[in-house]
Amino acid sequence: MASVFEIIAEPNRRAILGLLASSHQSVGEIERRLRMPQPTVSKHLRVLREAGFVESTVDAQRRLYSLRADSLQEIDAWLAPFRRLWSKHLDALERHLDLSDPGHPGHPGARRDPSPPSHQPSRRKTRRTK
Amino acid sequence: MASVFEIIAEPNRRAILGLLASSHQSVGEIERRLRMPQPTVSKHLRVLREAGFVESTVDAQRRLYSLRADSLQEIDAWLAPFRRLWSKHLDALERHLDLSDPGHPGHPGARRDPSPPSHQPSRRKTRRTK
DNA sequence: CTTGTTTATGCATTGACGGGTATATACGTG
DNA sequence: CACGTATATACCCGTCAATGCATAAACAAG
Repeated sequence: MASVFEIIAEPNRRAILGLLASSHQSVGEIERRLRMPQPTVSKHLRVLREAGFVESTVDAQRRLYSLRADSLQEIDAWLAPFRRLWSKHLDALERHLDLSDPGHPGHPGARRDPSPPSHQPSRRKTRRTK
Repeated sequence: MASVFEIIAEPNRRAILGLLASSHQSVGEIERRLRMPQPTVSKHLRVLREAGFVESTVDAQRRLYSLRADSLQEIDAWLAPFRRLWSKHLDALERHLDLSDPGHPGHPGARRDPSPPSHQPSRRKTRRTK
């Protein structure tokens, strides 16, 4: 289980990560919420832990698992070269939206998936001083 | 081969995507550049094509493969909820860089080796359960 | 110490994926 | 038509990861 990408290829693991994104949880909580057998949860948590995605703190018999902040940055970094491929598409789309929709969403046509234009996280120095 | 994440879990496929990120290539080009046997290339291209990552145009016997712009947005979208987890780390880092490097409009290289301060969780020993 | 709870681990099984080899298909050229 | 090139596909096989089941290990409480 080498690469970061193989780790997140597993749907259950992504579910666990998504759950831990909001708040740290115990194994039993994850087991209940995701409706998966406990050994499965523990095994996936082991993979995630050894890959550095999560860390656990001990609370009596419980283990509280929490997300490690920097774990997914590698994927984000790998994605970077490809961003400019769709950025111009998005720019055009956003420009279009800005022009034709000054008040409220609700566009006729032109929707495909529920992925709203998720901006880069507030990127200071957006694009100036080239 | 269902999910987007399983597609990019394969190193060879990521290599092909990386190659196509710069410019579209024929199968033979990919074969030569990545030093992998031709059936392997074709099979991976098939997976990528059926998943919507690449598209091919016919040029005589050649097939020119090119990257589809929107294919990787799903990953980017999935990554979004986790960004705020490391964004504050990055903010601190960038603030530090801004202080230590004044007068330069753009950071050269930006981040390359992300070793943010390890967040040591407080060893709290909660009991009082049940 | 015994019991109940919570989590981890050690099996065996299964199924999917990637690699390799050979071959088929399509196209251009002589 | 025959031939070489370029790409796709079919088949077999080894490997590895995910699952289910059973059980161990750690801990609290009575």
